[in-house]
Amino acid sequence: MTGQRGKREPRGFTDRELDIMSVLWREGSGTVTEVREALGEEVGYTTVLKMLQILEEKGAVSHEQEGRAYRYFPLVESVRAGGRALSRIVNKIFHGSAERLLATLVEDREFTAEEIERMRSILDRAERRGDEG
Amino acid sequence: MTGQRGKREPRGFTDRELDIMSVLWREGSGTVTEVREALGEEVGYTTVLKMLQILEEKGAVSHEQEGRAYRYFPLVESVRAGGRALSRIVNKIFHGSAERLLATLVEDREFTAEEIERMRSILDRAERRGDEG
DNA sequence: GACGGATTACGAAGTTTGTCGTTGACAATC
DNA sequence: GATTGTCAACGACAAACTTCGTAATCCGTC
Repeated sequence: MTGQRGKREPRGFTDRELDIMSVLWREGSGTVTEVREALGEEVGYTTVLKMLQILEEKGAVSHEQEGRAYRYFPLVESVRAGGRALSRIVNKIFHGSAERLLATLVEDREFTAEEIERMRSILDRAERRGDEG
Repeated sequence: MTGQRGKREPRGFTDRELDIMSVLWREGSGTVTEVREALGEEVGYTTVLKMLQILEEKGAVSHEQEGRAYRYFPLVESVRAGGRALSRIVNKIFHGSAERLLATLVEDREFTAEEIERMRSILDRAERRGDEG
């Protein structure tokens, strides 16, 4: 028995995959050419196409014919992908502590007073939700 | 010219690598056997060893002799790895909005009042820091 | 000193990612 | 209708990840 690691759990997106998903989430959809342009044309056309085909195999996107080209749509919602990625980070890096994650998040960034206020509101909502539930 | 993708940017840890780094961060250090036990012995001894050797090649861990075995230490700090992973997620998934990340984070989780309070304190500190700096 | 257990070293192999060239299809244009 | 341009399909291929077998080494014990 050599070297087969069997079917792996569906994983998060790799860097390049995430580049492409990011475009589709932001724009809502995209043809190969559109996605490629959004990436600054730093990768070849066939590379983008291939990645989209791989993502389609994995069930992350689908496509429709549009004229002669395909238009690709994200099937996985960004929020769900984000939630999974965050879970992974909380568990593996911050030992399950969302507080520590938040501390690291705000450490590296500057926020306006308004942003901080909105983030407080998010915590307020979470608190009320906890009271009721 | 076929198929060379050149040197890629140093990336975050893959899943299995992260499993192993997670153990080292939590425990502070570990021998191959210790890491393997911490992972529930679901992977072979030589697999864990190999991953540690790869991580050492990448500069993520180092080792010291301890009796007949090697003891591995993390060189990359968890907070720094976490910061990089969070940046990636904020930019690629939440379109640069830390607020949306926070919203998703608290959406999926239950928090005690104390946890929420401590998270507010983290925001307070960030706010004061912004006032001064 | 031979044996057994633990450990590292070496390297093979399967899979996925990421890169792209080439080909073939098809449409618009000349 | 030949040329040109756009596009998907196919396949090649290097690099990385992940798995682990096997060999070599070392240390204690009998």
